[in-house]
Parts: sequence; C-alpha cells; structure tokens
Amino acid sequence: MAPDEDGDDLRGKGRKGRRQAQILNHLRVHPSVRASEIARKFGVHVETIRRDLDDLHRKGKINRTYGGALPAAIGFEASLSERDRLYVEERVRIGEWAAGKVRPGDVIMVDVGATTAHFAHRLVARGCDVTIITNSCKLLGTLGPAEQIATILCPGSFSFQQGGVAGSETTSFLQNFYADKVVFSVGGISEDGLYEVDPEFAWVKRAMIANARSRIVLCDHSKFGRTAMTRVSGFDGIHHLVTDRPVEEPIQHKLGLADVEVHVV
Amino acid sequence: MAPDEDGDDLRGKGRKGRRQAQILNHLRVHPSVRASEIARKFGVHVETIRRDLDDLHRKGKINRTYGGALPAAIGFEASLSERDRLYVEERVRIGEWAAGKVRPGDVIMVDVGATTAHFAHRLVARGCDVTIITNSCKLLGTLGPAEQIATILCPGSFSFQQGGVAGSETTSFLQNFYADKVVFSVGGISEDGLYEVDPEFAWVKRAMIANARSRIVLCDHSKFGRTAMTRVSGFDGIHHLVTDRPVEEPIQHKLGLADVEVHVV
DNA sequence: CCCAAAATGTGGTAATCGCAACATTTCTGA
DNA sequence: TCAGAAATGTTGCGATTACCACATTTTGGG
Repeated sequence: MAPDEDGDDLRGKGRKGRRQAQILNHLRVHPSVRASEIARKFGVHVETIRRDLDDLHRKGKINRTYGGALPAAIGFEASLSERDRLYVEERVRIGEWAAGKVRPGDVIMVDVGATTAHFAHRLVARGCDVTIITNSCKLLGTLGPAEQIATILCPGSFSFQQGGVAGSETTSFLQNFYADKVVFSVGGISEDGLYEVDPEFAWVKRAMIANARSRIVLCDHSKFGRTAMTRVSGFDGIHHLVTDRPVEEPIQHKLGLADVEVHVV
Repeated sequence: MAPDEDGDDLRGKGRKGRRQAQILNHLRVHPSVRASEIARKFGVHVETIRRDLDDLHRKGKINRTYGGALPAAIGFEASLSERDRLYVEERVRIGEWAAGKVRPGDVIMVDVGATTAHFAHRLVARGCDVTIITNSCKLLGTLGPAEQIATILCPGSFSFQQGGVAGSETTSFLQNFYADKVVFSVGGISEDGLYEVDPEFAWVKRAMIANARSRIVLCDHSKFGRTAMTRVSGFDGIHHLVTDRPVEEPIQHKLGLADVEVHVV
C-alpha cells in the first residue's frame, strides 16, 4: 500500500516528523485514528506509533483515546476550549430556563457563547419547534439533527477562536430579520451594562438586540463585575437576565432601574 | 458518583432511551467516551452500553471507536458520513492538484463536498495565502486555524446532511462577490453535464460558477456516468476537471468539445 | 394476570491494547 | 570513521475490549 503521501510540510523532518505530520493530517480529515491502523499503513511497529501519539499528546496536538487518538483542535459542538468546560452545570440550568421561555414557532436569534450553546442543546432536547438565526457555528452540530428546528446561519468572517462569524456581512444580514427573541451571552457585566471582548462580535450582539422583540441575556456568575474592551449596551431594553447566583448589589440596583427581570436558577 | 444528572429529554423513554440520550449528552461536552466508563457510571453491564453505542451508530448519532465512541455531529473537520470515507486517497490527490493551481492572494469560492474538504486541507498544509468564500461548514475546522487564510462564510439554511448552508440567502450573498476561482464537486457527471442531488445546493454551485473567473471541478471516478435530480450545468465555461481515472469515452468527447481541460492525477 | 418481545446480564474465547524491559538499528556530530 | 544518542523493533504479560451464544429479567400489551 502506498504510504498515503499526504505530504504535509515534511521539509527536513526525518521519518519521525514525517509520520507525526501525517498523523495530524489524517486527523484533519478523519474523526479519529487507531494506532494499529496507522502502524500498518506506515509499515512500522505499533509501539512506534504509540510513542508518536504520546509525543503529539504531550505537545497538545491530539487527544488520546484507548487504542488511538483524536484531533485536539476539535470541532463544533465538542468545542472544548478550557473556558467552555467551566460552570457546565450552572450554564445548563441557565440554558434550560431560557429554553422554557420559548414558544412554538418562535424565531430566535442566538449569538456565540458557551452558555448559548447549552441553550441550543436544551431546545433540541425539548423538541422545540422554532427557527434559529445564529452566527455561531458551534450550534450547528447541536441544532442540525433536530428535525423541528430550522437553522439559518449568518454570513461573515469566520473566527476560529470564537467559533462563529462576525463582521459587516453579519450585521447587515441581521437587519433583514426581525425575531421574536434574542438569546445572547456576554463577556462581562458591570453596573454600567454588558461587555464583550471582541468588538466585531459585540456588533453582532447589538444587531441582534436591535432586531428582536424580547431580549434575554444568559450570564453565569463568573461574569459579574467584569468588563471588557467593548461595551455592548446598557440595561435599557433588556427584558430578562438569567444567571445562577444572586447578582451583586450595585449591578442589581441598576438592573432594577432598567426594569430587567432577573432570574436566578 | 452522582449519575451526572445531565437530564436530557427523558419523558417516557425507558431506561434505554434515557441512557442513550445521556450518552449523546456526554458526547456534546466531551470529545470521546469509553464504553466501560459509562457502564460503570450507569451501573449496567458493558455489553448493554456496547449495544447502545451500536444503536446510536446505526442511527448515525455517533461514531464508534475501539472501546467507545465519539460525537458524529459533524465535528468540524471530522465529518464522517460513510460516503466521505470512500476514495480518500484519490480525493486527496485531486485536492492536492487543485491546491497547486492556487496563487497567493486568490479569492476562491468553495462549495460543500468531500473532495473540496480535501482541497481545503491541502491549502492549509501548503500555507496558501488566500481568501475562501464557502457555504460549507465542514471546512471551518480545517481553515479556521490557518492564519494566512481568511474564511468568509455564506448565510443560508443549514443542512445537517450536507454540512453546509443553501437557499436564497446563500445565492443572493454570492452575487456580491467575484472570485478568481471556484472549486466545486459534483454528485455525478454524464455526457450532458454536471449533476447534484440537492436542488438547493445545485443553485449554490450555479451561483458560484457565475461569479468566478476560473472554474475547477473536482470529481472522483465514482461519479462517472451518474446523474441526479438536478443538472447543475453543462460543460461550457468549465475550465478544469480534476479526477483520478481517465474519463469514460462519451463523456470525454463532450468535455473535449467544450474545451474542458481534464487532469487525471 | 400472563405471555411474547425486548432489554439486559453472563460466561467464554479471541483479538487488541498498554506497558515495560531490552535488543537492534539509524542518526548525528566530533 | 566512530561513539553516543535517538529512534525503532521485539518480546512478554496483564488488562481491556469485541464478539457470540445463551440465560435471565423487564416491559408492554391483551
């Protein structure tokens, strides 16, 4: 069997480097790989491949499994950036609450975020019959298989970091829709309003807020008192804020002034 | 250990359904899972879990690995419908050839397809400095981490089956761009032209063809002589057809008449 | 309440994997 | 060229898994 000839950047690498590059290559196209399989393909001993996998694992390039490995860069919904794995239970509860507010036939804008991903997950679990307009590519794997959910993806420049699209194409596109609800997360919340790290993604949030009737913010307690580069908006016009702990005082007061309903779940 | 309490939709499901729902749930957050691990967590026999995994695999919900499973839900780059795993080596060669035609700074439209995914992969491997306009969400995981590649995603209705978007939003959006090249795959090729199964995705291909200067078709030999519901276009205006075996005669003749350059790699 | 079907558990065997210790080959620089 | 280092191959064994056949339990009507 021809040795695959994937031919990554194998300039001056030696056999070992070549193999490891091709393993990564393989993992780019396949969801997983078995050590025994590659060993056969390369005509080397399985132990050698195991050592390769151990190497790559130490370097963080792959994740090991029993008998093989999978890509570390992961994908869609299985996005496991470390941040996404924090406060999972709290976020599930927050997402669950928001999913409970949904009514059949709703058109809902959903932005990028770990908590909004849980919201989408709960929508699917509940079998909600809705239309989702989103700029988050991480939701596609969750929403895609759900028959009753129509998913409309926004255009824009893709950010691997965020797992979604943003930019002027995104915000312009959103102008063409008017949704029943917008469900979004924030990077931080202070007494002055809602914050987001990435300015481009902040614009997307603003566009969604402007084009939806009911606005729901998902915000776990780790965001309390944090600000970021961009201020997305104040509290006026926000209808619901869902969180997992009572909001700290200075913020709580301002929320009350703006008539934001706070839901601790 | 508390039984995770993921709590999917376990209304009237029975133990089996509950377990399987929770397995999917687990896979939503974790990159992989081991059968023995879940068996312990649920306090059931490993064989039971294995049967669950087989079930879920048959339904296309997960992918099996030795000793466990991983999410089928697209995963970025790891889209693994069975079809995608066929003719991998041939498709890699085809994609490699197309990547070789790319020049720095090119703007390239790329549509949904197994072969086009390999093309994207080769672009990344070669470190090409290009802008990609695509309706394929499967490419995002491949293209995303590449610093030199700007990825613009089209809007549209998401199809889980295809792993991309289509619809009037998609085609309208494409009108706003004019690319140096379009690289696309087809569902079939006969002497009368190029075919595609899904009509909506056929429209996307047509829009890309109409808005790009150089048109490159990627087409492995399994597509020879196959037609499908929709005829995308004839051969006129197609510049390159890249394949892995000599094209059968009636087709080859028509390709010649239309001045299509055929490249067998 | 009972029966048939479905789901689950059990046991045994063959295949595979992880791991470690050690031999052998290949690479590298002086 | 040669010695030391790195990479790879080999072997053995215990642990884990796959697979199959069959027993047992649970479930869902009738």
